[in-house]
Amino acid sequence: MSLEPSLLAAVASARRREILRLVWKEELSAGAIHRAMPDVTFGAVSLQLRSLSEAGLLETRGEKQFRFYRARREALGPVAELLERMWDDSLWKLKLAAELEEERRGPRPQRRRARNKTKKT
Amino acid sequence: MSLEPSLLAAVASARRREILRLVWKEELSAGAIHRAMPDVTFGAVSLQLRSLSEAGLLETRGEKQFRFYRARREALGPVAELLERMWDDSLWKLKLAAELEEERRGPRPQRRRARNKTKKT
DNA sequence: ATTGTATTTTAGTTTAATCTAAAATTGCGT
DNA sequence: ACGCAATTTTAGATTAAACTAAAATACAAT
Repeated sequence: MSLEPSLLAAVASARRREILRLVWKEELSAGAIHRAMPDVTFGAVSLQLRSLSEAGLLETRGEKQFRFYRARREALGPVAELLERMWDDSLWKLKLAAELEEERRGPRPQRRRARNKTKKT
Repeated sequence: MSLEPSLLAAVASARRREILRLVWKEELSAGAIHRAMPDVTFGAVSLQLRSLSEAGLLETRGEKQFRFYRARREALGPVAELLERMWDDSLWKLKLAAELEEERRGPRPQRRRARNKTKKT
């Protein structure tokens, strides 16, 4: 089908843009990406990684039990330059921070638990 | 040129892109826009017109009892070219299609295995 | 085979977006 | 003033997106 809408949808999300920024110039493991976004669970990050991958915006490399992700800048076409401009613009950083804060506004207090600990009996 | 997240959000919606395309080169009244989108109500169109206006992407002119809208292409910055390419340039689609095809040669996602245990009653 | 770690996926919940239908507004003409 | 046409707005319903917690999977080492 058509790729363009999925591309714009992928980039319209602040969370996905943050992931793209993290893996823009270096590959990172899923765990490392999650460690940089401590306000969401590992599962949520993994779902966004899947969205981005299905939009063709990430390349993946598996090594040992890790999976490394990196942005496919060429797949973003002119949007790549747009994102770089957004990230370089300091005014933009402020607005993005405000937007993320806004997105965090509604959800319940973040009781961040140790993730996915298998329960010992 | 300030590129705000709201701009990307505005453009991520197929419905709003449709409106933008309608008023890209000529101004149209709200009613005329709605007539070109018979699958939604007038109210829904009006709400999207407001979203686009609040994102700074439309200019408005009132004449008689009509309100005419036109895209503010300069407010879209590089996104304007992106949209024009999406609408007009078949090369854009071909290029992205080629990239999709190339990606098919990479590691394919593994087939999901049905592993839900059947629930006994 | 079992354990341990990293990651993905599922199922259900919550949040935000978008729609419809109807009421309210605005402006024009009589 | 009144009625009419165009448009906006409100309130509620529906839909889609994003999140959480837990379970499932994958892979390496033992």
